[in-house]
Amino acid sequence: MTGRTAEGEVALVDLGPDGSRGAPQVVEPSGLLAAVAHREAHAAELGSAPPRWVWSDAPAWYPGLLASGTRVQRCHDLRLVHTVLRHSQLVQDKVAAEIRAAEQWDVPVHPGTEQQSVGATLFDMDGGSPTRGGVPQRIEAALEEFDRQQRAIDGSKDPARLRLLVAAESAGALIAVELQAAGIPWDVAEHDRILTADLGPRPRPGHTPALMVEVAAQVREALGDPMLSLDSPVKLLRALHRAGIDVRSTSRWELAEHQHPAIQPLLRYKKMARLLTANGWAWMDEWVHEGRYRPVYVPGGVVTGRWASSGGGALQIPRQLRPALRADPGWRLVSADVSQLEPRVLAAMAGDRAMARAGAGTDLYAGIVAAGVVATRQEAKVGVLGALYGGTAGDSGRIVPRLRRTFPDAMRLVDQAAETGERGGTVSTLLGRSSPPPDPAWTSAQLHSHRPEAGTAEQDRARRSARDRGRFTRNFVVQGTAAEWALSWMAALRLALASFDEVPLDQAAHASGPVFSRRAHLAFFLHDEVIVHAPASQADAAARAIRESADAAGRLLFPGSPVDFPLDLVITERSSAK
DNA sequence: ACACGGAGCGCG
DNA sequence: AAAGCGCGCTCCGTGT
Repeated sequence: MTGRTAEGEVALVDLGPDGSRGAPQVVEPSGLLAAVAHREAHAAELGSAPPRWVWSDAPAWYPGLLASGTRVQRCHDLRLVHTVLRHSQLVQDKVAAEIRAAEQWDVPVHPGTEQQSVGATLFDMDGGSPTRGGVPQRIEAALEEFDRQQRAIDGSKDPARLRLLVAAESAGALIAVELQAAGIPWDVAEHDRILTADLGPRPRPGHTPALMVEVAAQVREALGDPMLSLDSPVKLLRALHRAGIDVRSTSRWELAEHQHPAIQPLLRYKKMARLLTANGWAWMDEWVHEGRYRPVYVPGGVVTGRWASSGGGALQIPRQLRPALRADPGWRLVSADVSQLEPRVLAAMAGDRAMARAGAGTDLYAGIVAAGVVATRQEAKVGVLGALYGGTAGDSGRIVPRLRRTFPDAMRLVDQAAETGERGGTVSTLLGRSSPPPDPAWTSAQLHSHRPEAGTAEQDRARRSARDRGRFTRNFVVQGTAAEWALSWMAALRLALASFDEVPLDQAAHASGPVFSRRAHLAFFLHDEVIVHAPASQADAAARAIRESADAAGRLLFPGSPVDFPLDLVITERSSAK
């Protein structure tokens, strides 16, 4: 853990090798790095379970350790765990109230994380405590919170599940820091080639790339408006109307339905503008250094438990730029993504035998077609997405009832989650992460709409917002449990990779910067996809580890379930767009 | 000068 | 009308 007391000490709590409670050993500041390194090495030598370090939060402490070459195998992240426990319905009321009362730990996203540079160490923070946005800095406060959390978990309705969640969430905290430190191997020359091919050569600062200028001129010509600003939706919409194109918005899907000489160049311009502003040369200059793109990952950044990211849009890298992801010389990218993770998670959670059978191949949607529910894969996909998201209109509204007959257990699970949400209730993932309670304004609007004097407009609005919330809770249980599966997958994979031998120094992964790793390591994560950067000699072993970890995650979360989690896995030098 | 919401689009 | 979930980022336009 954590920060400085008034006297200026820094301390870390070592939970003990078996993860059980014992007297926590508080590590003194002067020996912090040495103590962590020593305990970790000691456990490795003995082959015993590694210690679990308890700290305020990983981004405050781990980058410094990592920069000094010290890795931590396990931790308990007080801040992340606090967030889980303060909402979890598994926690008994009395302790939950205590947790909720400790508001100083309720810091949703770590402010300052963006500024956390990889090279910063624990000891750089002169002049008092690190400014870690409100997370308590005193060791006593951390020990108290740790004690509360342990009591909340031990006395909960399902300690075993909550412990899994806490371990997975904390492992995610370590992985996020390690991913940032490792960075994504990024080939700026390839990135520049893609930009140049699509936009024209890099323009002088403040100028528009040549191809964009050309295409914009085509649009203005076709619309007969030589001064039109294409970047203002309002002005563009007016110009479209003047040209007789009857659209309600300027969005791509709607434009595509019209025939007019302006449409094709406009769609092309939008695509170009997006690439330039979101991932153009400016992005490259800001985010890629020494051959690595280092985004900030935010574990638990989404209410469902998914990760968010901050800085550079790590989770939104366009597939168009995937070829810029390139392994170091002599290294490989081992990329794997799970086929239809969310529906599989639903099938396993619900114990839906028929849906498990449909997913027995590698393509669950094909399995649904084979089961005779729908005629085409596209229909299967639209139907399943409608089931997960609460679709009622169009094709999905037509197909979902059929899925309800064929997969009654799976559909009952999501339908009940939706119903609970509509009533203002709380739903939980498999491991016990619970949805936030409704906004007080939401609740009061629902109550008011039931008064006899409520108008129909008020009733409609209330019903609509009830259904909105129902769709949220419907999706919450699946998206959140899928996130738990993915964390378990990565946690297992991370430990497996850590046991790989180191390759000789001259083969290490370092791009043009400092050596980061001498063995296969995680380099990217995106909800249901991982990329491992591995020495060529370890690529096959890494691929096996990825598959074995996926199997392990399935067994851990769904023991005895027939549902499997097949991967699409490729070993390449350069990531390719799908 | 800055904050903020909406539009639009990238990802799953 | 992108039908139906969750995000981040950039831009514009408005409000202060």
